[in-house]
Amino acid sequence: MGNKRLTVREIAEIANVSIATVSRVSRGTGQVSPETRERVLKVIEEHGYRPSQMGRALAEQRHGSVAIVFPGLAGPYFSEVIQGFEFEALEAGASVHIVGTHGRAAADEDVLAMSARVDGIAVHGGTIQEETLRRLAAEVPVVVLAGQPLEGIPAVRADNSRVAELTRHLLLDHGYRRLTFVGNPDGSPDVTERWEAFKQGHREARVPAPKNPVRIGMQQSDGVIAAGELLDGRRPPGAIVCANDETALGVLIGALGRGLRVPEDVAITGFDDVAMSSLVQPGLTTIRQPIRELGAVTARLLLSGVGNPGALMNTVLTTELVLRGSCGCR
Amino acid sequence: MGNKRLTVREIAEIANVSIATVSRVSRGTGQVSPETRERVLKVIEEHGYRPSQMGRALAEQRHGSVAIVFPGLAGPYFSEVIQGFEFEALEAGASVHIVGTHGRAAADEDVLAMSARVDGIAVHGGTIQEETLRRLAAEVPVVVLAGQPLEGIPAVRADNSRVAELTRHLLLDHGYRRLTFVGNPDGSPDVTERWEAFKQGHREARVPAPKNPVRIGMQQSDGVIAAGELLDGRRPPGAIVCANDETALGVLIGALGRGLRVPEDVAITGFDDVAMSSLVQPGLTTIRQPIRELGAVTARLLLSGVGNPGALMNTVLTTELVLRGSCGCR
DNA sequence: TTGTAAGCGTTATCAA
DNA sequence: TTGATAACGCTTACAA
Repeated sequence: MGNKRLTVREIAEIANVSIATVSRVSRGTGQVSPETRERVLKVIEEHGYRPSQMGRALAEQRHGSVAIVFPGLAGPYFSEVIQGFEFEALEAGASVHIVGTHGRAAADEDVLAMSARVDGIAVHGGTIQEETLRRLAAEVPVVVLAGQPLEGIPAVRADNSRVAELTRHLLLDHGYRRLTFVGNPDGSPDVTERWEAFKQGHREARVPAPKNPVRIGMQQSDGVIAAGELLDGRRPPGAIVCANDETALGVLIGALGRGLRVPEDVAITGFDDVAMSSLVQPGLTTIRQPIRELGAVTARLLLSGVGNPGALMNTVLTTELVLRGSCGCR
Repeated sequence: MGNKRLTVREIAEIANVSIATVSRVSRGTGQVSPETRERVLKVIEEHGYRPSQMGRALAEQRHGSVAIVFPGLAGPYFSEVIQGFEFEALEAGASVHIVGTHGRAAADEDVLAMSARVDGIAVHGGTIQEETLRRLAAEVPVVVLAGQPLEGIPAVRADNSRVAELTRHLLLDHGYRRLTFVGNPDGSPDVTERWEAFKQGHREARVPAPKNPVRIGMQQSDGVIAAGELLDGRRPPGAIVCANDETALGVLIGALGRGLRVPEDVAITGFDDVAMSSLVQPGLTTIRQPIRELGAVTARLLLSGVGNPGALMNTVLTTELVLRGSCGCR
């Protein structure tokens, strides 16, 4: 392994041409006579020559790779965002660095350091501080994913306000009282907006909203734990509005595990519409956002040049209310 | 954004020293007088100078990054492997490329192309063909993660044979008959070994093993679907041994959703011991493998030089049977 | 202790 | 159509 790689110069020597010609042939640019091209191509083939990425990067002044930064990587949401992002990036010939900060103390530093190795960075909302984001944007093109645009930094996100519609549905169509919101508004812009929309929905329905959300993480296991706190108490809520499907599924599992009936004993809703949500019994009522598309649009924006005049600054993808059994429908 | 970056030469000029001195100061090598260091450091600080990764890579002849290749990224298993891997890599100053092949047709090509941009690649079992793996190893150091070592390519994996112990536990301690294995042995080396161990356990217990496994994917949603096929039939199995916790949790959710009791109506076991497994009702009996450690060990091996004499070729991490309620214990 | 200069492997501009 | 040759930004002998 690691057989010393051949360089342009060596290939040139073997093929009896100049390095310029080798370069032209290998990248298919410029004019080369058919015979020469043939000869060089053969040598390239025979020796399995691949131009060095390092040399190329330096000459072209571009890394040929982009990064996407997340708070964590667990769960189907992130996986799908990445799929959309990765697909577009590879399409454009750029490789992808994925960074999960996982609450690391040096996260902001790490992301800043990453700016020296890529042509652009997509940052998921709720991962690094605003100040860091600003400094980052001074170094490389940046796009915010699932967050607010900020001083020349464009954002791509989903329409979280639809949670208001969901909330009205629970309050008015089903007549539930005592709704609880599960999720940490300080954790990410998405959750902030969903919590706001939850309160907005209450206002529109003229029902007083709860003062505080139940602050937990975004994973299934967090939902299970929350279910314990919410459902073992004396006055469980009529409906639980979760910040995402993962936690909603956790709450659902917790509820079923306690022998409770959903939605008779408690209604549960989520956000995302991941695969599991249509498979569980009862099906999870949720808000569908185009997760893959979110990643894809972000990648395209990042790769098409962020500073461009006329570039989109605030792309909001539409969402859709999906009614299933867990809210009481059907 | 994208303010033209300063180069060593410019910093050198401003600080009134040579580029060599700037380099020495910025990387902290060689001898520099305190005053000079001070002065240069100040200029570096003031102008926010960061050495170009491209220039550095070319000069040092190393990319300063490694890659890890997975079939997919969904689920807590991958997330934790990555955390272990990423932590070690960052510790060593290398950034991490994560590649999810997601069943892409061009996956093998993509991985091969990646070899031009990194100093080493860790490949999870079941992602690319053996032939591709061999060609890859001819280009860069390679470590197989959760798979068999192959002609000079070292592997890091967990002891899957413990599934035999679990199987005996179900057959002999609990007296279940008609066990079913859920998972696709052709999908990954891990599952191959677990399926083999499942049959081995039957042999040791002198109970005939089922001829075929129920071939499904490794995600929770796959488990839910499998639950439908398995539990709606006329003769549901006494116990379902799943290839991993995710599918086991899916089966469990499917069973509970059908109003079945676990383990009374059907026992369920998994593999991994992810967070959810200890939280569900009943707790999931499973085999714990040190997932994070798996990623960390792989990274260390990759970064410490794979071809070295005396390098470990086959690291097998121990696993542990964890008995909870879903098998009938307690 | 500091500086000069030779790479590192490409791409791309001119000439020929 | 080809070939010299100058960048690209850094590290690192070797000299001073």
